[in-house]
Amino acid sequence: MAKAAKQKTSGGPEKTTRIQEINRRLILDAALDVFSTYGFRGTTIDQIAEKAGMSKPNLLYYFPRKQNIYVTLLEETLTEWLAPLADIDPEGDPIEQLRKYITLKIKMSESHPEASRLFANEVLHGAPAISDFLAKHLKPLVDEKAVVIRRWVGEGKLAPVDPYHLIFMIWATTQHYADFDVQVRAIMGSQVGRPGFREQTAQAVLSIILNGIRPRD
Amino acid sequence: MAKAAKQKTSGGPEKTTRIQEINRRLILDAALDVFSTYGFRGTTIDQIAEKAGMSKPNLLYYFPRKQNIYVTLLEETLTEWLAPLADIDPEGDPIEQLRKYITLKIKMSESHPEASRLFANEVLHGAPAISDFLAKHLKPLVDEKAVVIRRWVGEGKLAPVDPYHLIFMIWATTQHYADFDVQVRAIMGSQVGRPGFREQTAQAVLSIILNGIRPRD
DNA sequence: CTGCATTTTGACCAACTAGTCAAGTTTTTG
DNA sequence: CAAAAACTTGACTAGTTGGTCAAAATGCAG
Repeated sequence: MAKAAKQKTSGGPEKTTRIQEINRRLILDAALDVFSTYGFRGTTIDQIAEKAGMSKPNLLYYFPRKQNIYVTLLEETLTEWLAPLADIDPEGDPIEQLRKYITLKIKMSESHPEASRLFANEVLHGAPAISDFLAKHLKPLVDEKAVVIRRWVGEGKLAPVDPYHLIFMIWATTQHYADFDVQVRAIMGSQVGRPGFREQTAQAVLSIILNGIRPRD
Repeated sequence: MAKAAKQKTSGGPEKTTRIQEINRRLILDAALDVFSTYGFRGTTIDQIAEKAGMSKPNLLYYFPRKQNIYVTLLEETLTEWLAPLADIDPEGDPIEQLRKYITLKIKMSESHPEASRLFANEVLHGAPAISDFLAKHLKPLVDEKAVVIRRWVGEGKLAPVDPYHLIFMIWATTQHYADFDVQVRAIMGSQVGRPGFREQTAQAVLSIILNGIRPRD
């Protein structure tokens, strides 16, 4: 849906010029910042344009509608966000695979909190722009991994646990540190900024979840 | 800060009339619905007024600013939301107390998802309207309970775990089902509506967290 | 260098929305 | 039952914002 720029030539396969490449990236980067802070309705095109260093009509030359920027950003973000889940190896050691996954998600939460917030905000408001995407890409992937986890449980390598709720729990806990950052800071204060904070977080989360699903005899 | 209505009389202690009581409640109930769905900026006063069954100027007679409704609602909500945490009994059995707390929070997530979303949205956007409230009410309460949990760990009644991260984890997992409802539905489909779903959720969450913090020998 | 396509922008518009106001209606009170 | 207080609202305003447009500036292929 997200076409490049107006094509005044015939309807052939649209090529992207060097300038288009640069400017679209500039716009998307600026928009991520603004959208993730103020939400879709709370963001003005002017804000994005200013942050991207161009005029509003120029921005609209690349993305004719505000909605276009938003959707492009969401799909881009979500794809990247999902990669670690896809990387879970069905043949690996369950605890090890999940440890890797959780660790990676916590890292992402720290390095790209805006992306997490952009997505959280969208889902919070009923995912009007990406419910199709969720159904088409998210659900199949989760279903696939749920089968793997269920097999692990069956083989006695994990305590009996519902795969879906386990995945939700991992998402919830890891993204919490990005999405609710302000609340975490309000409570833990200066600790949050300190060097080892991410490791401490990872340690706590891993300890509870992994012990929670380790097979018991 | 949220004064009742314009007082045309002298500056005495303002009394609330019967009509004021009714209409303020009507407005707040309507506003919770709309704000939680569309966010602060995404909500118009007209929307709230229509849902509350009154004209816009009349609504503004009770809450002179849109912001007033929003803040009142947030503080009301957060207070109620925090009660179960305050109820954790320092002298009770740790696992039992936490089981009760988690169960209650999952119930609240199901019965008042709008309240959860309203709050989540506010925090997500940096809590501009309630950061004071967080510092003044949330932090002290959490600090207080953290001491209790730390003592429980010291007494060997819980596995070594950071109290703050444990509390965050409980919040994250329980509120996830309200805040990310759309995503949960996109993945689990019709299961979500089914009768026993809340119990199944509670069971999964409790199983992982409680086993995760049960003392190991 | 020339001419066409692409890119850029100032000026503008229509729709929307928070909040005002003055004039009316209803409720309360003495 | 009157008069005052409380309540209600249609009509309006000022500010904002998504998007248009025509014309100017720039880039680029031959």
